[in-house]
Amino acid sequence: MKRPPTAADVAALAGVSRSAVSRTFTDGASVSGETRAKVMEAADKLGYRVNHLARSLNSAQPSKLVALVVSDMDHSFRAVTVDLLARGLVADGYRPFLLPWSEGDSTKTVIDMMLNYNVSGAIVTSDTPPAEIADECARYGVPLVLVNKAPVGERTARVMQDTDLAGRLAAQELHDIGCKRILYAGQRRNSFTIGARRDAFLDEVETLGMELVGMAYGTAQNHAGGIEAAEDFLSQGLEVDGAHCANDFFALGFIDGLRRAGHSVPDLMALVGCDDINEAAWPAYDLTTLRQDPQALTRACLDALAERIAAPETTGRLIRIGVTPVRRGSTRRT
Amino acid sequence: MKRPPTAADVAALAGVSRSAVSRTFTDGASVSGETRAKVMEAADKLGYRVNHLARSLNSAQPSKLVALVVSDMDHSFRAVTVDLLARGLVADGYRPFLLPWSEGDSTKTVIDMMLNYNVSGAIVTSDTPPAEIADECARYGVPLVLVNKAPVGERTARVMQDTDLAGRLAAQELHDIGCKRILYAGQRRNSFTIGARRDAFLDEVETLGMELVGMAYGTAQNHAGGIEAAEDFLSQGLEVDGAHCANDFFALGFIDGLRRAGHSVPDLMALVGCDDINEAAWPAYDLTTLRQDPQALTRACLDALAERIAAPETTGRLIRIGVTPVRRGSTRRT
DNA sequence: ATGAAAGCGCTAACAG
DNA sequence: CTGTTAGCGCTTTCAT
Repeated sequence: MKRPPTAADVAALAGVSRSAVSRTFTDGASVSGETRAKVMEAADKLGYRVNHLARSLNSAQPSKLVALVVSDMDHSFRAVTVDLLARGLVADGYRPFLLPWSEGDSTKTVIDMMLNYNVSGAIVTSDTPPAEIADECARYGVPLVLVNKAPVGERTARVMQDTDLAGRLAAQELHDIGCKRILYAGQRRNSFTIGARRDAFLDEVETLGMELVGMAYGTAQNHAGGIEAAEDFLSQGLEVDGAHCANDFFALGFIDGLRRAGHSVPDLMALVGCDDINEAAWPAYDLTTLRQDPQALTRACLDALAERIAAPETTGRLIRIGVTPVRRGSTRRT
Repeated sequence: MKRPPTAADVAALAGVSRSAVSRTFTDGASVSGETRAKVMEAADKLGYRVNHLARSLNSAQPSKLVALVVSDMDHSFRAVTVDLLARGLVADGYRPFLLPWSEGDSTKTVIDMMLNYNVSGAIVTSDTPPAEIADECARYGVPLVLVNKAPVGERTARVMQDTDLAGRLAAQELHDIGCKRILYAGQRRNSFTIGARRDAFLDEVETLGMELVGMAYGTAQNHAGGIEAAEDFLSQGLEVDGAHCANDFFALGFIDGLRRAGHSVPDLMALVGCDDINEAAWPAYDLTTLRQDPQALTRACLDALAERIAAPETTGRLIRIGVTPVRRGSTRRT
């Protein structure tokens, strides 16, 4: 196993200078067609590739590395988002660096990695927001995009769901089919996006003249949490005809929890989730929900990142991603 | 926004040489406690971090970058695996580079990225195997680990499910509850792991004296494919009492497809999936399946990678990951 | 244990 | 358009 060929090797074989080689592989540099051809041939023969690590050492050229800080990858909506983000970054010429982070992890590791490899930017998408990460990024001037997270600092861009719209749409969907007595089900611990959506929902419920009959809680905003919330709801002996759940996973668990007790949706109550994960469309659930387009989310992140990188000193924008109702069986009039 | 501090800045502030700074941050270098203290203080004050890009330029130190080539991230089992792999790599001191690849993409992009950043290794986990990637890696001496893929070249390590065991266990689960007339349902197009599992299953069905009554097909090995297979099955008018599906997602779709036609599992037939994705345990499905431990898979990958990196010239191992049956409602005697 | 000096592979500013 | 020269930030001999 020999070490990879360098520009010098190529230059020697092609009978030109190192610079000629460098220029051949630099966009918009001036090389004659003849030299270029000679270089390309030699490069091809040797299997030469530009070493981007060395290239980015020249402070002019930025590193092209972008950190993708992610938690809760088991959440399929998150997985889809990460996949799209990675593809988008690659398409834009960046190299995504996957930095998993979960509650309890030291933020130091993540920060060190970003700084050690002087990334040209970072996208942070995790529910439980380690504010320190954002703080450090700001401190070291790393362009930062936060997804569905509370604002941190002046110069970070944020991309988030239009939670106000989503909350109100959820209420309207229920109102449209004649619901009057409403339940909200979610996780007990407050979460930024979900909390904002809940507040908008509750507000709109009142505005539309429906009655908020109660709340039901689960531990986490996942399937298990939904089951807990169903049990919580049933134990309260409330009478409701419509409900909104924190997100789709939670809603599916809620349905399963009700089902386990012999009830069914929409017979017992109409139900609206949020996100439109793949599973929501499965016949076993057929859940009405609010679609948040992962493509749009991704696009917004990439645009915001590009903007941050281009003008790191400016104040970061907040981009809101719209949602559209997807009507399915869980809100079908019976 | 000033450029990040360099070792020279730290050296100047601490009143020592650059080398002293370098040594302070190099494991196992000889520095006096006093110098180290001075350096650390200065570094801290300046917010200095070693630039790993520059470090790895010194060919002695390898780059620590590892490519994670992934397709089908929407598949939640894959997402979990990727998450674990990324965490494992980080824990082992590597930096995972996320390279999404999907059918139809040019392999050149992926290969270029790996080579441009001279990664110290790569883990490829995607169903549809771009053999070229493996070939190029071999050509350039990049240590490679393939997950659930056909062998490519002598020097690549492979980690895969013990498909023979899995196929036989699936058959045994059905046999144990008294099934006699068996159906296999999967995607039409052959896939490496799934095909091997199917063959073992069919073989064991025969060995155990059960009868293979028929096959049902769907386009892809996902939920939609399962629904198609259910329709395919129903249209054939077969009578069966037990079935095995290509994987869990497919099995859930199969259940939904049957359900849509008014049938239910296990009343119509007992059903065994494979993987044990989270959704398999949801009450709406309660699917008996074969658990493939993502932790074990991850561990094996990391070990294999370490081995590859340490001894790139040796012949790659094949590590088989065992499976364990998880019995749930879909194979409950009725 | 420490500093000086060389060099990793590359690009860019400079002459020609 | 081309070659020469000087660095990017770091580690590593080599003397001391």
